Amino acid sequence: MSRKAPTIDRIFHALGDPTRRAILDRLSKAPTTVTRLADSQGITLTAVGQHLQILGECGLVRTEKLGRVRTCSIDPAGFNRLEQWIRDHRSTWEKNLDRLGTFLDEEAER
Amino acid sequence: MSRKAPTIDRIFHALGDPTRRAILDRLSKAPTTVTRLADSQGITLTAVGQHLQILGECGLVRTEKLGRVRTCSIDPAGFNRLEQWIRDHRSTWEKNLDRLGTFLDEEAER
DNA sequence: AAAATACTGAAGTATCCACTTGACAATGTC
DNA sequence: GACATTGTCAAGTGGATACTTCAGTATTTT
Repeated sequence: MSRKAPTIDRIFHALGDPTRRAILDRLSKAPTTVTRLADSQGITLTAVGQHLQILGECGLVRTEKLGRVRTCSIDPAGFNRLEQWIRDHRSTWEKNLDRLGTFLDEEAER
Repeated sequence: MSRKAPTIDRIFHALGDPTRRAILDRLSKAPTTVTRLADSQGITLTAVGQHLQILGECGLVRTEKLGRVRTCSIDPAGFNRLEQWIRDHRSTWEKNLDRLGTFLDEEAER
Protein backbone atom coordinates (compact mmCIF):
# COMPACT_ATOMS: atom_id res chain seq x y z
CA MET A 1 0.00 0.00 0.00
CA SER A 2 2.60 2.54 1.01
CA ARG A 3 5.35 3.14 -1.47
CA LYS A 4 8.31 4.74 0.12
CA ALA A 5 7.13 6.40 3.31
CA PRO A 6 10.34 7.49 4.95
CA THR A 7 9.17 8.48 8.36
CA ILE A 8 6.45 7.70 10.85
CA ASP A 9 5.18 4.75 8.85
CA ARG A 10 8.52 3.06 9.09
CA ILE A 11 9.04 4.00 12.70
CA PHE A 12 5.84 2.32 13.80
CA HIS A 13 6.58 -0.65 11.61
CA ALA A 14 10.06 -0.93 13.08
CA LEU A 15 8.79 -0.72 16.65
CA GLY A 16 6.07 -3.25 15.95
CA ASP A 17 8.57 -6.09 15.95
CA PRO A 18 9.51 -7.51 19.38
CA THR A 19 13.03 -8.44 18.30
CA ARG A 20 13.72 -4.91 17.15
CA ARG A 21 12.42 -3.49 20.39
CA ALA A 22 14.65 -5.95 22.23
CA ILE A 23 17.58 -4.70 20.20
CA LEU A 24 16.68 -1.13 21.13
CA ASP A 25 16.45 -2.09 24.78
CA ARG A 26 19.86 -3.67 24.58
CA LEU A 27 21.31 -0.61 22.89
CA SER A 28 19.69 1.70 25.38
CA LYS A 29 21.88 0.13 28.04
CA ALA A 30 25.04 0.56 26.01
CA PRO A 31 26.28 0.49 22.41
CA THR A 32 27.35 -2.92 21.21
CA THR A 33 28.37 -4.92 18.17
CA VAL A 34 26.43 -6.95 15.63
CA THR A 35 27.79 -10.24 16.95
CA ARG A 36 26.78 -9.47 20.51
CA LEU A 37 23.31 -8.46 19.42
CA ALA A 38 22.99 -11.73 17.54
CA ASP A 39 24.11 -13.69 20.60
CA SER A 40 21.79 -11.87 22.98
CA GLN A 41 18.80 -12.32 20.69
CA GLY A 42 19.60 -15.85 19.62
CA ILE A 43 19.42 -15.05 15.91
CA THR A 44 21.96 -15.00 13.10
CA LEU A 45 24.25 -12.13 12.20
CA THR A 46 22.34 -11.78 8.97
CA ALA A 47 19.05 -11.34 10.76
CA VAL A 48 20.56 -8.66 12.98
CA GLY A 49 21.91 -6.92 9.91
CA GLN A 50 18.44 -6.84 8.41
CA HIS A 51 16.95 -5.39 11.57
CA LEU A 52 19.70 -2.82 11.74
CA GLN A 53 18.93 -1.68 8.25
CA ILE A 54 15.29 -1.15 9.13
CA LEU A 55 16.15 0.57 12.40
CA GLY A 56 18.71 2.70 10.62
CA GLU A 57 16.37 3.78 7.83
CA CYS A 58 13.91 5.25 10.28
CA GLY A 59 16.51 6.90 12.46
CA LEU A 60 16.24 4.73 15.54
CA VAL A 61 19.73 3.25 15.41
CA ARG A 62 23.01 4.53 14.13
CA THR A 63 25.97 2.32 13.26
CA GLU A 64 29.60 2.90 12.54
CA LYS A 65 32.08 0.42 11.23
CA LEU A 66 35.65 0.58 12.48
CA GLY A 67 37.87 -2.10 11.06
CA ARG A 68 35.75 -5.19 10.82
CA VAL A 69 33.55 -4.34 13.78
CA ARG A 70 30.29 -2.47 13.42
CA THR A 71 29.23 -0.65 16.53
CA CYS A 72 25.53 0.09 16.97
CA SER A 73 23.98 2.74 19.16
CA ILE A 74 20.71 4.52 19.71
CA ASP A 75 19.86 7.33 17.32
CA PRO A 76 17.54 9.87 18.96
CA ALA A 77 16.23 11.17 15.63
CA GLY A 78 13.56 8.54 15.14
CA PHE A 79 12.62 8.70 18.74
CA ASN A 80 12.15 12.45 18.57
CA ARG A 81 10.02 12.04 15.48
CA LEU A 82 7.81 9.61 17.36
CA GLU A 83 7.38 12.04 20.23
CA GLN A 84 6.53 14.72 17.70
CA TRP A 85 3.80 12.53 16.21
CA ILE A 86 2.34 11.90 19.62
CA ARG A 87 2.30 15.58 20.49
CA ASP A 88 0.67 16.40 17.17
CA HIS A 89 -2.08 13.87 17.70
CA ARG A 90 -2.81 14.15 21.36
CA SER A 91 -4.81 17.32 21.13
CA THR A 92 -6.99 16.02 18.32
CA TRP A 93 -7.38 12.79 20.23
CA GLU A 94 -8.59 14.57 23.33
CA LYS A 95 -10.83 16.99 21.54
CA ASN A 96 -12.60 14.05 19.97
CA LEU A 97 -13.70 12.62 23.25
CA ASP A 98 -15.96 15.55 23.86
CA ARG A 99 -17.60 15.05 20.51
CA LEU A 100 -19.00 11.58 20.91
CA GLY A 101 -22.19 12.84 22.49
CA THR A 102 -22.54 15.52 19.88
CA PHE A 103 -22.12 12.97 17.10
CA LEU A 104 -24.84 10.74 18.43
CA ASP A 105 -27.19 13.69 18.68
CA GLU A 106 -26.47 14.70 15.11
CA GLU A 107 -27.13 11.20 13.89
CA ALA A 108 -30.40 11.08 15.76
CA GLU A 109 -31.59 14.14 13.86
CA ARG A 110 -31.21 12.61 10.41
CA MET B 1 7.46 -15.15 18.20
CA SER B 2 5.15 -13.24 20.52
CA ARG B 3 2.46 -15.30 22.15
CA LYS B 4 -0.32 -13.17 23.42
CA ALA B 5 1.19 -9.81 24.23
CA PRO B 6 -1.77 -7.68 25.15
CA THR B 7 -0.18 -4.29 25.27
CA ILE B 8 2.61 -2.28 23.72
CA ASP B 9 3.44 -5.00 21.23
CA ARG B 10 -0.01 -4.85 19.79
CA ILE B 11 -0.18 -1.08 19.89
CA PHE B 12 2.93 -0.67 17.79
CA HIS B 13 1.79 -3.39 15.47
CA ALA B 14 -1.57 -1.73 15.08
CA LEU B 15 -0.03 1.65 14.38
CA GLY B 16 2.39 0.15 11.89
CA ASP B 17 -0.35 -0.24 9.31
CA PRO B 18 -1.13 2.85 7.19
CA THR B 19 -4.79 1.95 6.78
CA ARG B 20 -5.26 1.68 10.53
CA ARG B 21 -3.57 5.01 11.08
CA ALA B 22 -5.85 6.48 8.42
CA ILE B 23 -8.83 5.08 10.30
CA LEU B 24 -7.53 6.68 13.48
CA ASP B 25 -7.09 9.99 11.70
CA ARG B 26 -10.63 9.80 10.46
CA LEU B 27 -11.92 8.98 13.91
CA SER B 28 -9.89 11.72 15.49
CA LYS B 29 -11.99 14.19 13.51
CA ALA B 30 -15.25 12.64 14.63
CA PRO B 31 -16.80 9.27 15.45
CA THR B 32 -18.28 7.47 12.49
CA THR B 33 -19.73 4.20 11.32
CA VAL B 34 -18.19 1.09 9.79
CA THR B 35 -19.75 1.78 6.41
CA ARG B 36 -18.37 5.30 6.25
CA LEU B 37 -14.93 4.10 7.24
CA ALA B 38 -15.08 1.53 4.47
CA ASP B 39 -16.09 4.20 1.95
CA SER B 40 -13.43 6.65 3.01
CA GLN B 41 -10.70 4.02 2.86
CA GLY B 42 -11.91 2.31 -0.26
CA ILE B 43 -12.00 -1.13 1.32
CA THR B 44 -14.76 -3.57 2.20
CA LEU B 45 -16.83 -3.57 5.36
CA THR B 46 -15.21 -6.84 6.30
CA ALA B 47 -11.73 -5.37 6.09
CA VAL B 48 -12.76 -2.47 8.30
CA GLY B 49 -14.19 -4.92 10.79
CA GLN B 50 -10.88 -6.72 10.95
CA HIS B 51 -8.98 -3.51 11.53
CA LEU B 52 -11.45 -2.48 14.19
CA GLN B 53 -10.88 -5.69 16.06
CA ILE B 54 -7.14 -5.10 16.11
CA LEU B 55 -7.56 -1.46 17.09
CA GLY B 56 -10.06 -2.46 19.74
CA GLU B 57 -7.87 -5.15 21.27
CA CYS B 58 -5.10 -2.70 21.97
CA GLY B 59 -7.35 0.04 23.27
CA LEU B 60 -7.03 2.52 20.43
CA VAL B 61 -10.63 2.43 19.25
CA ARG B 62 -13.87 1.80 21.04
CA THR B 63 -17.08 0.78 19.31
CA GLU B 64 -20.69 0.58 20.29
CA LYS B 65 -23.52 -0.98 18.37
CA LEU B 66 -26.92 0.65 18.50
CA GLY B 67 -29.51 -1.11 16.41
CA ARG B 68 -27.71 -2.24 13.28
CA VAL B 69 -25.18 0.60 13.28
CA ARG B 70 -21.80 0.30 14.94
CA THR B 71 -20.31 3.60 15.91
CA CYS B 72 -16.54 3.82 16.24
CA SER B 73 -14.59 6.36 18.22
CA ILE B 74 -11.13 6.96 19.59
CA ASP B 75 -10.24 5.18 22.80
CA PRO B 76 -7.61 7.11 24.74
CA ALA B 77 -6.44 4.03 26.68
CA GLY B 78 -4.05 2.73 24.05
CA PHE B 79 -2.85 6.20 23.31
CA ASN B 80 -2.05 6.79 26.97
CA ARG B 81 -0.21 3.52 27.11
CA LEU B 82 1.91 4.59 24.19
CA GLU B 83 2.77 7.86 25.87
CA GLN B 84 3.68 5.92 28.98
CA TRP B 85 6.09 3.75 27.01
CA ILE B 86 7.72 6.80 25.53
CA ARG B 87 8.15 8.44 28.92
CA ASP B 88 9.61 5.24 30.34
CA HIS B 89 12.15 4.98 27.56
CA ARG B 90 13.16 8.53 26.93
CA SER B 91 15.44 8.82 29.91
CA THR B 92 17.31 5.62 29.11
CA TRP B 93 17.49 6.71 25.51
CA GLU B 94 19.08 10.01 26.42
CA LYS B 95 21.44 8.61 29.00
CA ASN B 96 22.83 6.31 26.38
CA LEU B 97 23.99 9.10 24.16
CA ASP B 98 26.56 10.17 26.70
CA ARG B 99 27.94 6.66 26.83
CA LEU B 100 28.99 6.21 23.23
CA GLY B 101 32.36 7.80 23.83
CA THR B 102 32.85 5.79 27.00
CA PHE B 103 32.03 2.57 25.19
CA LEU B 104 34.56 3.17 22.46
CA ASP B 105 37.21 3.90 25.07
CA GLU B 106 36.41 0.70 26.93
CA GLU B 107 36.64 -1.33 23.74
CA ALA B 108 39.99 0.19 22.93
CA GLU B 109 41.38 -1.08 26.22
CA ARG B 110 40.68 -4.78 25.55
C1' DA C 1 -44.27 -9.01 4.67
C1' DA C 2 -40.89 -7.62 1.31
C1' DA C 3 -36.90 -5.03 0.46
C1' DA C 4 -33.12 -2.40 1.73
C1' DT C 5 -29.42 -1.39 5.04
C1' DA C 6 -25.55 -2.42 8.13
C1' DC C 7 -22.89 -5.46 9.60
C1' DT C 8 -20.67 -10.40 10.69
C1' DG C 9 -18.35 -14.94 9.84
C1' DA C 10 -15.83 -18.39 7.23
C1' DA C 11 -12.72 -19.39 3.89
C1' DG C 12 -9.42 -18.30 0.30
C1' DT C 13 -5.52 -15.63 -1.83
C1' DA C 14 -1.57 -12.91 -2.59
C1' DT C 15 1.84 -10.38 -0.60
C1' DC C 16 4.97 -9.21 2.95
C1' DC C 17 8.29 -10.13 6.40
C1' DA C 18 11.42 -12.37 9.77
C1' DC C 19 14.43 -15.61 9.51
C1' DT C 20 17.61 -19.11 7.59
C1' DT C 21 21.51 -21.15 4.82
C1' DG C 22 25.53 -20.88 2.19
C1' DA C 23 28.99 -18.35 -0.29
C1' DC C 24 31.79 -14.45 -0.04
C1' DA C 25 34.72 -10.15 1.55
C1' DA C 26 37.34 -7.69 4.64
C1' DT C 27 40.13 -7.25 8.72
C1' DG C 28 42.83 -8.78 12.42
C1' DT C 29 45.99 -12.46 14.80
C1' DC C 30 49.45 -16.17 14.97
C1' DG D 1 50.87 -16.61 4.65
C1' DA D 2 47.45 -19.36 7.17
C1' DC D 3 43.66 -19.00 10.20
C1' DA D 4 40.08 -17.03 12.73
C1' DT D 5 36.87 -13.27 13.41
C1' DT D 6 33.31 -10.10 11.89
C1' DG D 7 30.30 -8.85 8.93
C1' DT D 8 27.70 -8.78 4.08
C1' DC D 9 25.14 -10.45 -0.04
C1' DA D 10 21.72 -13.44 -2.63
C1' DA D 11 18.33 -16.50 -2.54
C1' DG D 12 14.92 -19.29 -0.39
C1' DT D 13 11.19 -20.69 3.11
C1' DG D 14 7.36 -20.68 6.21
C1' DG D 15 4.17 -18.17 8.57
C1' DA D 16 1.65 -13.87 9.37
C1' DT D 17 -1.54 -10.47 7.51
C1' DA D 18 -4.29 -7.40 4.70
C1' DC D 19 -7.28 -7.93 1.88
C1' DT D 20 -11.18 -10.33 -0.95
C1' DT D 21 -15.70 -12.90 -1.99
C1' DC D 22 -19.73 -15.12 -0.70
C1' DA D 23 -23.18 -16.45 2.38
C1' DG D 24 -25.52 -15.32 6.30
C1' DT D 25 -27.97 -12.38 10.42
C1' DA D 26 -30.14 -8.61 12.52
C1' DT D 27 -32.46 -4.30 12.07
C1' DT D 28 -34.92 -0.70 9.86
C1' DT D 29 -37.95 1.13 6.10
C1' DT D 30 -41.83 0.96 2.99
